[in-house]
Amino acid sequence: MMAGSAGPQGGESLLFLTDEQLRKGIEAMFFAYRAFTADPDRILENYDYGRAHHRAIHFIHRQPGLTVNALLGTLGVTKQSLNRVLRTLVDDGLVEARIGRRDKRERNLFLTAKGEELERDLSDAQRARMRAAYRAAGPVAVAGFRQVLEAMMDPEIRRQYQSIKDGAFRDGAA
Amino acid sequence: MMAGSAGPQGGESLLFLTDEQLRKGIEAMFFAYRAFTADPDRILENYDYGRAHHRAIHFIHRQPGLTVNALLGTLGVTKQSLNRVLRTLVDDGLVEARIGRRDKRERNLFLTAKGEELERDLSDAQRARMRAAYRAAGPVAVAGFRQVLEAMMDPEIRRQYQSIKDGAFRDGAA
DNA sequence: CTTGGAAAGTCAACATGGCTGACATAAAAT
DNA sequence: ATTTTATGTCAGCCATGTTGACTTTCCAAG
Repeated sequence: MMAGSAGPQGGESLLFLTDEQLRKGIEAMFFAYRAFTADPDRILENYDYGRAHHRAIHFIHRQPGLTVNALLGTLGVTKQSLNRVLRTLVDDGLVEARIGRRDKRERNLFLTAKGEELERDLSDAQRARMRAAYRAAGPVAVAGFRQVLEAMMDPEIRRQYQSIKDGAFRDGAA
Repeated sequence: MMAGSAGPQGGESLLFLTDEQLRKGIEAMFFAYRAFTADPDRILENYDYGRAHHRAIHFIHRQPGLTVNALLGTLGVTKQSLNRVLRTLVDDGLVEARIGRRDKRERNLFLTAKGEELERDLSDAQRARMRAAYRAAGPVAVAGFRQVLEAMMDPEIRRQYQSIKDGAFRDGAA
């Protein structure tokens, strides 16, 4: 109903906006995401950890010193949910929760050596798959891949996503 | 370690294979997938259904008449898991399970009018987001998006993915 | 025709990881 | 001194995944 109008991109075909194309995109997301999580899941089976632990470890690695609240926002879960995960990671010595210097209520999260090791294991597997896919598809496709995924995100999340490792990390790790 | 060698693509930069690029891809998958499921999840809250019901409904809509076994393979869950979901959908009159004509042990699954209605609700929301992302990124990006996602899939799954709505659906719906 | 195996359904038990609600403590902010 | 914020915790609920065991129905091969 919208796709029928004369597109803003001149004479360009809008066939890529047909319902069939959209549905194939939806299915591609489903199947690819499953593959995407399969490798780390296999590794985690050997530990007593699950996907939730992986996600926490990933973002603590990416933003050493981030606060519990920040991680909460990134992961989009409740503090009770995160706490269950975080507690086991701290107890097992994979994560260190240092009391904040500027604000003593905050905890700045860091991976220990042991935590970094598991992180490497998990991300090696995940990056291997991603690298193979990137290599097979080529740089132009990869750029498109990233563009579409970013366009799918909610604006606020997109900002968060873009600020990781680009933006400043004030405080905490300092 | 691999990316350092002279690439097969001539003088092309391999910067898109750096760990940083791969990690951004991993994060993009995570955030985009969350957005991708958010809209249907919101709709499903009003019903007594969850994401698992949505997935079943989606694939039954896409391949009317597919068997329980086939759906099992597509979804990648156990029959006990699927059965719990399927039972409620049949009981609630969203899905019809017809005894197979050729093989009476099989059940061919179809959406009822009521089932099609919910499917439309859910996929309208999901396609709206996908359409917006596609439109924003443009056809070239969309092609790349699909290429990378397909390259990420396990080969067997990729074949399954590609055969949906392309390949013949012998039996069942006939 | 009998028998073996496949397709489906079901019951029970369990794990993970979401959620809400209620409450406690420490420290910052007003 | 009081309120608000950041964190942690307990308890319970729900959805959805798992394994294992067992039944019924039916096709197919001996």
